[in-house]
Amino acid sequence: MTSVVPGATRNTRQRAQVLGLLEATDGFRSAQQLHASLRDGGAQVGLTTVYRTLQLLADAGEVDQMRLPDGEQLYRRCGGSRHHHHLVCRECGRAIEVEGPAVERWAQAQAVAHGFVDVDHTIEIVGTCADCAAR
Amino acid sequence: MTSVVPGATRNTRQRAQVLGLLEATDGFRSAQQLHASLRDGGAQVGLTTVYRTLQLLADAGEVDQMRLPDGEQLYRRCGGSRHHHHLVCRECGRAIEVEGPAVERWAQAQAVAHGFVDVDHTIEIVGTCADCAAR
DNA sequence: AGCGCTACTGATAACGATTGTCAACTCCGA
DNA sequence: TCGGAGTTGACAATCGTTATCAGTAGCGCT
Repeated sequence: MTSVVPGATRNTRQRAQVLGLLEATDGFRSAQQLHASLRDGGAQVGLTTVYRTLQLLADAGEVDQMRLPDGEQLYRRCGGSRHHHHLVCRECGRAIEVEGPAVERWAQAQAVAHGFVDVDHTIEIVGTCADCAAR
Repeated sequence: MTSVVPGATRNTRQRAQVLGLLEATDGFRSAQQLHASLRDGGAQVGLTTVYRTLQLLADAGEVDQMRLPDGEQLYRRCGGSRHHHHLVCRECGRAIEVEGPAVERWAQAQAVAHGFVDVDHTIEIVGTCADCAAR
């Protein structure tokens, strides 16, 4: 599997460009933002393709997803495959990966204590980063 | 302020019915589900009003909100005003309120350590409850 | 290099949840 | 009881996302 996008069988210019932009971006971005950036950068990629590629990448675990309070979906390329959560700036989308083994255990323990199975959790810390706060 | 819905100046039948249904419901429900339940129960309430009332209640902190992975917004009446999170069944919406002071501190500490201010967090534990798993 | 299969692309339409509009209605104080 | 201002609700509009489907282009094969 030497494909740019795991799960895909072909490597296309469009997929390489979407992934390339994600690699060059430090922060969560929406599909629409990514599409606009690609267009501004001269790349010829359809919005539909951006959505599809992001979905593929998300399914493959290559990008992390989160939702803004208004429901918009955001994506970000995350290096390691280790389980982690994010500290995200609500202004600029900048994200810092954080780990909290104790928190994971707490969540799991709570679920088990109430008889829940097939447990998952959503943990996100949002705030305003130092740069945006200073502005 | 003896209004049924804090923030409102008048008490209407519709608002009382929406709040009444929430009181009688143990679990997160979408606006559309609540609207359908009201209609099924014979209550004459418009969908727009359900949305507006839920928004009012949410702003007043009278109901908690959460989002499904598909982006749909869910609401639930929560008794105490203490800060808490939820253990939610992905099948039936049943929710159990959980508290984790240590987790709160961890989230806050992570944010402060990276210079973030005006910090908030989202913590939800989702799984399948014993009843739904047995079914 | 050329061929052909089929995965992929992208303009457009469709979709579903939510919000805006605005005339009609009704709660509530005077 | 009266009147006006907060509310209501059918409908239209919005917005992010997904489905369609004819055309395009990777890539294995010869």
